[in-house]
Amino acid sequence: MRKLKPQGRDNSNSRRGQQAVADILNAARDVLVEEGYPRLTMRNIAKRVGITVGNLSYYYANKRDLLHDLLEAVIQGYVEDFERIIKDPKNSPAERLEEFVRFIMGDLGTKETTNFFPALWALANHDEVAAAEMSFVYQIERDALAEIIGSMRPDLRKKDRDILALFVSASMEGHTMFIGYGREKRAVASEIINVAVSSFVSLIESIDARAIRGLKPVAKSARKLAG
Amino acid sequence: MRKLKPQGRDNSNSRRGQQAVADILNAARDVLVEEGYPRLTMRNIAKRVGITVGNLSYYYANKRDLLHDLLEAVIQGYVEDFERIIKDPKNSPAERLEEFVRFIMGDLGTKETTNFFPALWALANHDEVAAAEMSFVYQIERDALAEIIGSMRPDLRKKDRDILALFVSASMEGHTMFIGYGREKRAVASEIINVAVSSFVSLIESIDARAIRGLKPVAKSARKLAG
Amino acid sequence: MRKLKPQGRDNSNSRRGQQAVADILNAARDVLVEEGYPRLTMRNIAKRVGITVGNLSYYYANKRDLLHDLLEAVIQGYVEDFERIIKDPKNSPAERLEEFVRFIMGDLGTKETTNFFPALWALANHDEVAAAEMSFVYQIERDALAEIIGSMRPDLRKKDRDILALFVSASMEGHTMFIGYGREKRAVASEIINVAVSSFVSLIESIDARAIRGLKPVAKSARKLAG
Amino acid sequence: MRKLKPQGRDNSNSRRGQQAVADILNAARDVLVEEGYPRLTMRNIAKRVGITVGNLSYYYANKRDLLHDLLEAVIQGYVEDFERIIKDPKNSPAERLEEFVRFIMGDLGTKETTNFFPALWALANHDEVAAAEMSFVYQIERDALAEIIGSMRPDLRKKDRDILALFVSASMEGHTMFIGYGREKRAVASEIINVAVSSFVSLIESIDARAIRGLKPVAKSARKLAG
DNA sequence: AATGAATGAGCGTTCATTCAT
DNA sequence: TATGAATGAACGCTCATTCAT
Repeated sequence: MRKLKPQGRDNSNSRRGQQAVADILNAARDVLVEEGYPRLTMRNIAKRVGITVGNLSYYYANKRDLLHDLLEAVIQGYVEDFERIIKDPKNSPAERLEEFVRFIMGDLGTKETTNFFPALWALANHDEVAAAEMSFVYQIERDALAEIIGSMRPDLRKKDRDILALFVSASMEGHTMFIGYGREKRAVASEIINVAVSSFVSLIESIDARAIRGLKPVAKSARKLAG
Repeated sequence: MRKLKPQGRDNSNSRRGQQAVADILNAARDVLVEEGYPRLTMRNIAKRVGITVGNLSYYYANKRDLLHDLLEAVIQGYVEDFERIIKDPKNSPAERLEEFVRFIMGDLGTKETTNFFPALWALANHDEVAAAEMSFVYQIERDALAEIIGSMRPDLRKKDRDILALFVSASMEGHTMFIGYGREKRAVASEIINVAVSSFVSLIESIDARAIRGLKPVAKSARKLAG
Repeated sequence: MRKLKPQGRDNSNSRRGQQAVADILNAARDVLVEEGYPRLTMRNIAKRVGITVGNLSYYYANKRDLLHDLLEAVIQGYVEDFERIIKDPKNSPAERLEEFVRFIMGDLGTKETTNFFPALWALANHDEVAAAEMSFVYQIERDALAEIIGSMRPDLRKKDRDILALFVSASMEGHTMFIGYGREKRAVASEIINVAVSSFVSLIESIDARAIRGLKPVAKSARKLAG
Repeated sequence: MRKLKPQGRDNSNSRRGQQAVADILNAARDVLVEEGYPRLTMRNIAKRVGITVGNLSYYYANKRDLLHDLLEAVIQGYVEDFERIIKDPKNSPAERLEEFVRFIMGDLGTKETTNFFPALWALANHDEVAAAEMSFVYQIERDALAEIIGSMRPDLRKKDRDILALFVSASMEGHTMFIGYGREKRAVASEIINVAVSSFVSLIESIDARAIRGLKPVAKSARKLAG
């Protein structure tokens, strides 16, 4: 996970204030990552920054705003990563897909990412601010994937490319809690990523658009072949 | 998501006690699902059951134990589902894989599953009880998958089958927060599940064991084929 | 000021709870009377009762409700006083008026009344609950006065009787902060009450209905008479 | 209510400082009038002036001093009004009394007066500064009234004139919360003021000094007359 | 004169937990 | 079994005040 880039609030003009806001968001992220959302309290954040609650609420008058800026800052970091990868010229679209998958699934092994995203998902289920931020970052991720997929399969319709992007994105994210930092299957992360790359590249290269709409039974035909 | 089957604790001898514990766990699950973990308070649970906090603490002296039983009960429901599917005789292994995938990814569209599992993942990051329960249920899921994979690809080593099972399992779970109940991409759940079935069946049927270990570059060879 | 008669809430069934609520309201009234509204905090009330804040909010989940019950209980005491006086058979209506005035203006010398009502008036300007309670108690007071006035002056229309009742009531209340408990002019309270009785009785007995509507200039005619 | 005339403090030498203090006191009065004393915070005042809390505390190092100046400034406005009315030459003393009553009870219908004075009365019960200011303004009011009463009734002793002045003053003030700005009985303010003028003029003109000392029973004689 | 920053206390409220009945 | 009552800590937030710049 990357450094936070706070958007600022009104304190943006003062150097001390900017630094304080950055410190607060960093501390908040650390609390969220290390102790979990239920412990993300104003007091815990203030303690980690080394200021008083009173002073914390000078910068953030309420927790809602702080959470909003925290999620925004964290997510902005990923968005910038995606943009960099997309702009990176690569020989083949498949290579770009591979790099993208390796980047996402590699990053998911960092402590911050491993802990941040499940918290975001849970939060998004009951918090509109979190839901909006989550929606935003994954839309960017899918846009990047859809662009790569489009260059690999110009024959596919936009809607199909979007579905494939969604499938690849969601599948990658699902590995967070298994091969993430300190997680049970962290040891096989490398193999899992290999499988992922292989599976996704193969899927994109060879899927028949009819299969997306369920017009091309897979398992049953496989049965016949096997029989 | 299925009815909860509380394991009981010491109240297992009394019929009334069993019912009360079941009511409590159902209420607790509802609170968790509908309001989120931070709102899963003893008071909220008691209110939903229609008893007092004092009486709730007769059944559960502390929140830890209640949470433990709640997770256990919810998870036991899934374990029973997996067992039923595995025992179900099917013509082909691929069909069984398809059914398994369709079951998991279909269930993930229910309100309870959509909300319960992200909460469990987030919780597991900072709570050992949750981590243990999560570990347990996914081990069962992977065991089921590994068994099916083994019947599809007897040539693969156990370790490779386990990795493939992990990949399929994690990939499926990752769709919870995207095509789950009320989620942004719920509308394309059907297409996504088609893609998943197609992708997983194809992956299992055709993956080369060397690819798992990274000995068979995918994207680069793909480039050559494409070129 | 009289003993508080709390209406109860849900705790009305339990003897301990009833006593606790009564203790709370008494303590709250004492805080309001002795320290003023800005110091009427949950902590101050709890301290005076000898319980913890946590326990206080077991009886009153929020301050709003507590304030409502406090005002209601205090005001109910006065309402009962008014009713008793009205029912009290007296030889002449004028005697009843005198008794009423002496009761109100006598009570206004008690510490509780002297401090409670200005607080209520100030509160009513920005708090709807207080405004409603204030409106209620003075309506009762005016009803009592209007009834007496009606028996003294059956020739007056209801609207005129109501206006006279309002004038007498408001005039009496205005003395609270001057001849009330410990106030600057407390020493002449007795003389002031004599003047009040004399003035009100004389007013009711001799006012011309036209004067109420401004059709009978007072000062100017007085000038002529004086001239 | 009239414009505030701040007495200055040490900032009196600087024109900008004078203006700033005036702005602060005006803002403070507005907060007190519109939001009530509990909301009369340094922050609210500063916000209304458009300065920071830090700067506010340059002009007023503590809230006590600010409150003192606020009350003083507001009250000085009334004192000047009283003086103007007294100096105003009128044909008859009764006319002067009528004008005084109409002025006071007319002013009491302005938003500022309606809200300011109940706040002052409540405050005076627990704040010596407020008590002193309140004492001061009403002494002026009573002095004015006593002077008029003296010219109407040269036969009365000073003590009796003072008591009558107190009665008239207190009675008038008592109408604030009933016929004041936006209050329940505002609609009959005009009739109430007519009654007040009629009642006060009649009282002053005809009261027997013995009645003040309770030597001339009013209601009982009335009974006889009625009987 | 004016700001931004900071403190420490206190606010109303909620929490898990305990316990006598 | 079940309730009502109670605690003490923590929650998000606001407050008057201080102070370096």
